[in-house]
Parts: sequence; structure tokens; C-alpha cells
Amino acid sequence: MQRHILLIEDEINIAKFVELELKHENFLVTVSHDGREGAELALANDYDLMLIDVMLPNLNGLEICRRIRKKKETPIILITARDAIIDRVSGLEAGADDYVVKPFAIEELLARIRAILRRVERPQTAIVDLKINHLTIDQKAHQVFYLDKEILLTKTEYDLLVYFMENNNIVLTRDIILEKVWGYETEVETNVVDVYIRHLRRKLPEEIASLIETVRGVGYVMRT
Amino acid sequence: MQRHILLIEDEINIAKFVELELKHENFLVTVSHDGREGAELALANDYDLMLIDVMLPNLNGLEICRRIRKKKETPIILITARDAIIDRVSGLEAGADDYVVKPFAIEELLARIRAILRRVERPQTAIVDLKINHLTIDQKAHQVFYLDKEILLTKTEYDLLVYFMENNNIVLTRDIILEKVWGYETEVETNVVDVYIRHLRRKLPEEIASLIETVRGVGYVMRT
DNA sequence: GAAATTTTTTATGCAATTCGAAATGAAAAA
DNA sequence: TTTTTCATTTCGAATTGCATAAAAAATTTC
Repeated sequence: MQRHILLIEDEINIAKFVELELKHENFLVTVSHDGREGAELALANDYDLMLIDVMLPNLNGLEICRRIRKKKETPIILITARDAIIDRVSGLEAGADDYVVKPFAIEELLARIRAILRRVERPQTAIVDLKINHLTIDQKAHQVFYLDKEILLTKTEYDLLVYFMENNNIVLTRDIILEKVWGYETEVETNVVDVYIRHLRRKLPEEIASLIETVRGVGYVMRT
Repeated sequence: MQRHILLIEDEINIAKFVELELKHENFLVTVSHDGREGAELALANDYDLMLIDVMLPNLNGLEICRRIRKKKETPIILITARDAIIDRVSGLEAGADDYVVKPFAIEELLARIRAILRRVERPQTAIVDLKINHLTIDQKAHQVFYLDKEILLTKTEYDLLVYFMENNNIVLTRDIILEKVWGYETEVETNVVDVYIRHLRRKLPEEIASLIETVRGVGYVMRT
């Protein structure tokens, strides 16, 4: 099965070299030489893995990484300059899965790509379905069921529900919810969380809806 | 907070060097030069992280890694020989979290250790439940129980009770309580603290309420 | 590019909570 | 015993926080 890799690298020679090697290994490769363009590609399409240089024109690799992570789980390998240790660490914090340091041996890059693809595929089959009461979430299929009857949720509603189920019996503040589900960093004054709680409570059957409790002055909690 | 690292490395010089560097970074370090011994240590004790060389006498690093993973989640960083690409890949498959390649710059190793510890620590927000007598507070769930029966408190009442329980046997003045629980800086003349003490005493069972004593002329104290 | 859907913002009513003031009660000082 | 000081209790007005609806904006779908 052919894998599709996105390569964002502005140094033409390196890009060309890596692209050829990857194709030789039977990967399908898309190359971008620009940060902003690369980020758009990354968000618009579904790749199996992304290779992103940290130093890029217009938008740097770390920032691209963060933006992608808000939307996708696609594995990311960063390409950093030699000895940029700080970058390595912040790269992992930005959500990258691994990194290589320039100049790198192509075999090392290939080994890391294979390792990550293997790692990613393994636990994908291991995601245990979330289940509370008669409500099940099939995370792979992105579907929610109540007693075998599907409940249709929008993406945000779904994410919110998953977040609550993953943190049952823990009171979650609006700030935390905003940060984790919406990805906002800022403390914008908005009641969008309340509105979505409302949506969930309306769409879910009473039995489940009643588990989502309001903790006045603090936040919300799903009690089981 | 000091972290405990287990280092399994048979090359004496490297082991000594790494040990010194780690200690310099304020880690507590345990060293083993033998595969079998190292594995036993790893399984018998709780370390925060393990550094394991792949090439070891008696029992190799990959095998140690696999055995540990059957029992524990402790982060593992493998140390592999130069260009042993196969090992890198199989290392990740054996359950290692990361690896460094000999010869490595000590800063790189430190950076990886920090990155992993940081990653692992996130969800470690384990707040220990407060407990006095038969009264328990589940801070994550924001719930108060007396003998398994929930006591419903408003946010301020809850905050006040938590503050008292965190400072039991310490006399707290009204000013301090106002500042810590209400967040007032100003010394407004208000008896709001008194009023809330009253609320608590009324809602809590006699056995607990009687622990909140008045220290006339000074403030209040929760004696246990 | 129009229609439908989803997301975000804005507005409003309701209800729980908070707070301050005043009355009452209890302890210490005179 | 009386006076004074400090603590307790009660109660209602003001505030705050939440639920909900609906409009506006953004995004997706056809």
C-alpha cells in the first residue's frame, strides 16, 4: 500500500534529493518550498506523514506543526539545523513525533519514517471504544451510538463529547475545554462552550444528557 | 522534585560520564553494568526514566525493554551503536520511547530526557483527595462526601472548606481567609467570612462542624 | 455561487449565590 | 452587674452565572 508523504523544505537540493529517495522507496511525495503554502497543503489534504523543515520562508516549521496538530493527528517529522537542541525539544512540544538533524543520512530518515508509520498503525487498531452507559463511541469510525442507534454529531460536538468521556468525573473549566477542544490559547470572552453543551444535551438521550452536570462557578463534568 | 534514573550501560567510561552529568543536573542515578542485573533493578524499583544500552552482557537492551514493557510504563531511552539503524527501529518496536546514537552529545541526551519527562508528567495532575475524619473531598470531581453521602456546597463554601482542610490546626484570620478564598486585597469591613462559616457549620454534619472552632479575637481554625 | 450546515456571537430571562446590614447572642473587661 | 467587644444568625437586595433562543458569520456541500 502506497503512502503519501508531504515534504516542506525550502532548500531545493535537499528537497529534490529526499523526494527522489522517498519515491525510490515507493512513497508518493508532494513537495512544497514555502511555509505558508505547505501549511495549507497539510491542512487541506490527508497525508500519511509529513516532513517539515523548521527554518522556512513565510511560516516556520514549528508553527506549521502546531497548526496541524489542532486539526490532525498526522505524524510529523521535523528537520532541524545541526545542534539546534532547543528546537528539538520545542519541536516535540509543538506536537512533532520525531526529528532529524541536518545533515542527516538518508537511511536514518527512512528508518524513522518506517518506525513511525509502523508505530502509528499499531495503536490505531488498539483505540478502545469509549463507552459509558449505553453510549459508545467508535473513534475510528467517528461514530456515536446509543443502544445501536447512531447519534449524528457535528465535529465540534463530537470532539467535546469525546473529551468529556475521556475525563469523566473530572470537572472541566470552560478555559480548559476551550483550549483542549477548540485549541484557543486566548481567554476570549465567549460562551461557545455553553452553547455546545446545550447542543450535546439536546442531541443525546436524557439518560446520557443528565450525566453532563453543571458545576456552578467552575465548569462542567460528566459523572458516571 | 528529584527524578530517579536507571542507567544500564556496560562501558564503564561512558557510564561514569553520563552518571556524573545526570547528577550534575540533579537527577538521582542508579547504574548497572550488566543486562540481567539491570533488568532486575528495573522491574523491582520505580524509576522515573531508564537509559538502556542495547549491547549488554548477559541480556541485551531490547530484551530488557520488552520485559519492562510487559510490567511497566516507565519511559525508556535506548542507547544504540552508531549506524545500527535496524536497532533503532526495533527499539521503538520493543517499546522504547526514544533513542540516542553513540557517540552522542550529552546535551542531546539531556534534551531528550527532559522532553520525555515533560511529556509524561502532563497527566500526572493527581491531586490527592483531602480527608479528615469521615469527610472526603474529591478535588477533581469537586465533590464533598461524608460517609459516602454527598454534601452539596456552593463554590465559595467549597473553596472555604478546602482552604480549612488544607490548613488544619492552623488558626486563620478573617483577613487571610478573605485574601486566599475570596481574593480580596482590600480590607473591606465585611463579615462575609463569618456568614460563610455559618453556612458551612450548618451544612456539614455536627461531627465535622464542631471541628471548625472560633478563636475569639483572632479567627477560625479547623482542629483535627 | 446558492443553499445548507456548522460555528460563533449577541441578547435576555431566570435562578442561585453572594454580600452587606442589622438584630441577636455570648464572652471578656470594667 | 454593667459595659463593651466580638461572634452568630437572619434576611433581602444586588449580583453573578447559566440556559436558551436567535441572529450573524463562517464553512461546507452541491
